[in-house]
Amino acid sequence: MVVQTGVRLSLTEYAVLGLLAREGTSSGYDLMKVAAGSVGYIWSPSKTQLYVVLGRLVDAGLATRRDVPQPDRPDKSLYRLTAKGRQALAEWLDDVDVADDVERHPFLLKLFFGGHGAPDAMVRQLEAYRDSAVARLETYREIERDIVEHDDLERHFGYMTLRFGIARAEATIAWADATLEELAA
Amino acid sequence: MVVQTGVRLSLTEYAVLGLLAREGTSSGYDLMKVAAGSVGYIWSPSKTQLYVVLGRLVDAGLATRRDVPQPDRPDKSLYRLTAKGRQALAEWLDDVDVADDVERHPFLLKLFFGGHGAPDAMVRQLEAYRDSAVARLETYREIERDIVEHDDLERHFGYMTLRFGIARAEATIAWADATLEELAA
DNA sequence: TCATTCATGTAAGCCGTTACATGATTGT
DNA sequence: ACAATCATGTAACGGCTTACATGAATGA
Repeated sequence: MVVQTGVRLSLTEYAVLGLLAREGTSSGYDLMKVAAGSVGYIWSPSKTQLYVVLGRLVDAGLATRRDVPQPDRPDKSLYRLTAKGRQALAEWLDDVDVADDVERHPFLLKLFFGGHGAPDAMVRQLEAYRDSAVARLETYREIERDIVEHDDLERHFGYMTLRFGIARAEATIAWADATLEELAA
Repeated sequence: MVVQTGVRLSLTEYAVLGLLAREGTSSGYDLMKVAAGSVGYIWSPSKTQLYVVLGRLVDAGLATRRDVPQPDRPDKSLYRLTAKGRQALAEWLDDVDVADDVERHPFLLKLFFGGHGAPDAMVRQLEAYRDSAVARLETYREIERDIVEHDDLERHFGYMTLRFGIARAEATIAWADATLEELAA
């Protein structure tokens, strides 16, 4: 049973809670780099927004800030979760909200209205989309190799997430190939 | 060759251009209903935003507005594309922008940070996600039946788009099943 | 009698982005 | 000599959402 804090946050705020949870203590600057190298393919904020969010988390009592003066380099602020912050994160992870997501996707929208464009426009569009999916899949495969080699795979949520991306990418490529074939006929 | 109008619009603006292109003439109110019954699963705006966008399209010379007074019902405005509007749409459909999309998805983010929640939280999360994918797939299948029965399938872009959704939904369900099995072990 | 359809909007606000600013230190 | 790293922010704006408002006509 998770105790209710009743806090409602934006996606980015929860993401930062999550990152802080695994990092323990970190500066905004470092969080950006950590994010780029891990959740980056699911979620990546602008640094501006990250700093804003960190400030809000402190204001809401979900994190603490400790300023660290540095002689050589610019001063920095270190953040860490409070008990309340860890609770808010757990609450979010526990909360099942079945918001059926609208696939808000420019490419799909283009395809849908494809009939109003040049006859071959959608072929080029599909090829480009297919190519980017292939490239993405390759990147995922590389990350996968790394995980399988170095990590423990038991309940490895990062790996599960990655395999979601892989499954989707493969499905996308297969669909694009079939659709291109159909357009070529 | 598509002549350049040089216009850059938001996704919603292009979507409205697309809808107007197929409708010919329509009020904002009617566009909302048309959208809900067609592109709804890819893109659905709030009515507020729709009205704002329509106004902007007129200001930009991409559509025209004609006010129609009605005795019984509230007056309405009818919109239709200008040549420039049709051109801007074609231009957009022609333009291949390879913005590799970040899968900005709450569920994935939760899964990624799953280790910081209750041990069984992700099981419930996955089940709910799987269920919603199954429900979505069923809806798609119904739409598909309708299309196959009543429409011409030659270069049917709406159908292609739908099959994308179907392919993704199926991949999602398969992945969720596998992942749930892994968590149960 | 009460909800729904028709039809359009205003006001307020959230989330997020890009552009710009600062300024020492380290690497090429 | 020039770029990149470190480190944090301000300002301005864009896109979108929710809540609220209006008011006659029709159907359960």
